[in-house]
Amino acid sequence: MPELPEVETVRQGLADVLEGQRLVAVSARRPDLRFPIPADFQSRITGRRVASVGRRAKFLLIRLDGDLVLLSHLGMSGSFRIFSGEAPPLQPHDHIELQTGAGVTVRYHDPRRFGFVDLSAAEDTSVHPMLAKLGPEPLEANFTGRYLASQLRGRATSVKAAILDQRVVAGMGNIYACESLFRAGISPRRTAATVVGKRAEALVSAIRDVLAQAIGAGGSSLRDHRQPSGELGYFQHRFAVYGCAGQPCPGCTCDLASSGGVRRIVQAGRSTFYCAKRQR
DNA sequence: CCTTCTCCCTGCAAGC
DNA sequence: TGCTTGCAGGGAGAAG
Repeated sequence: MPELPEVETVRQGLADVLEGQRLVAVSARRPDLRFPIPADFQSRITGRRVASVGRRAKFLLIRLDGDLVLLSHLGMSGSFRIFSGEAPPLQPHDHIELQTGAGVTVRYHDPRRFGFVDLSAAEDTSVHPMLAKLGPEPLEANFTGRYLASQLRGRATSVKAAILDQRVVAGMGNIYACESLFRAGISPRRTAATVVGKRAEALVSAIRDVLAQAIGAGGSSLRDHRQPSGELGYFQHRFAVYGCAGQPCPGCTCDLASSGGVRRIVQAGRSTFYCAKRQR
């Protein structure tokens, strides 16, 4: 499910119901997700008040009173749902449940269990092993064309693989990497080191634009992903290339036969979608 | 260091 | 219908 826009949507939904509230009941219904759930998870967070719900890359950071941060990553199939009042029966793969003093239930659901939770002391969160090497947030001011070009310099891999590297830019995933490259008119197969100057500026702009627009649309709902409220995101209807193999490229005015349409290739084991005519 | 490959896990769709 | 196969939004760790 989740790339940066989806995680940001989840963050907003959780912030609405958790911030300022005390966690009056906590349960972990199995001992592990991708990694073991900390043994003292329940006892350490029960009774604490949520100060804020933040995000770094694709990680949620639920800051609790008393110098403690609950870190959460949704992996491929993780989702949070919020229920006010009486919650419906637990479903398979509902792994973690939080209840607030205001009677709200928050459930973490994750069929594939590639997600995880961890606890971190607040002053150590930025050096947590999962967060320490992350690159800049793509929507913040320090993510610039000059910075991106400096990171891609000397790299022989494809630009698409490079922007999926969380050390280069934090929070990019497969969908928005494809969509960003399409918008920038850059082939995903292009050698990373050749993305310099105006090309790098164009790519940074495209990344910022597509992520901001996706957040504005409530993220993308593929498969069963929803916002925590249960509402669907709708940015998936605006994909230009992702999942559109064989369809006409929305940027080409010529017919399908002469443009070739949207192609699917595999790079570093992940599907890439692009238009070979419009992206160079 | 850089890059690619494999694996973790379940569910779904497509193909036979 | 039922089985097999491939694929899926992520990322760690090993291997080259």
